[in-house]
Amino acid sequence: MTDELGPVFAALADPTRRGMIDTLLREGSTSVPTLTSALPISRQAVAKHLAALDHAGLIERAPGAGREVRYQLRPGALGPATAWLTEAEAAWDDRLARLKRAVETPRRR
Amino acid sequence: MTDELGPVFAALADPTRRGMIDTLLREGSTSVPTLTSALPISRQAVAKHLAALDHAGLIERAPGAGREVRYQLRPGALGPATAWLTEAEAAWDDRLARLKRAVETPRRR
DNA sequence: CCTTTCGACAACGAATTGGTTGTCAACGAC
DNA sequence: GTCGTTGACAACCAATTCGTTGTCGAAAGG
Repeated sequence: MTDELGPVFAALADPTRRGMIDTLLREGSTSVPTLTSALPISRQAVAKHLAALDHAGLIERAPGAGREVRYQLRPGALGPATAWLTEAEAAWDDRLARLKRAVETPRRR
Repeated sequence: MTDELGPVFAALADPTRRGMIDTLLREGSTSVPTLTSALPISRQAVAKHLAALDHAGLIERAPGAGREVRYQLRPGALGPATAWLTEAEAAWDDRLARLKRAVETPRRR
């Protein structure tokens, strides 16, 4: 089991990168210069964040106009992380429900 | 908007901590010595991981037998993270579906 | 042609992370 | 009582992270 969830959660841990994903969801695709003009960080820092998202498999590069490189979301990339989370949450609630039921069950006499 | 998702995703990024959550889901509650005997890391390292999970709000301390401190899952703590992920995934797929539809729609003539 | 812009790479610094060892007081077990 | 265990703290170390600046070549744009 190679850890594929780790990089995804690590990428999602940074608010700047979650913001980038948000703009990707709104705009569809973006580029380093566009993000740089909208963020208070340097062009190189933006490129690093995009590299982190790429490394996590969340986005992919696409050829743009001229020499510009555009980035877009990679379909289905969020699947494993969502699956783990929802599964854990289900087991979580299930355990709590069972505990609650056990407490409320009148003791046998 | 204080970043509450960040610590949660950061806590989930570490496979050791995800493993701890798994055992919590199986066992219901655990303690530092128990985890230490099941993991190849030191008692102090285990305590640090539990502190990270606690800081993220995922687990809580509970009094145990004697001087032992037990840890258990905190109900609903996974909610915000799951909400963000599923919401993002929904918008993701929605965007892809719209794109696909736009491509397949015959051009008006 | 000249200047700007973009992408890529490197180096650096401060902070954080994930692990270690060591020490200590307090509590249980015997 | 004594000994082993537990929790809490600190110091330390190596690696990583998130930001910076600097440099460079190549491609647009005037």
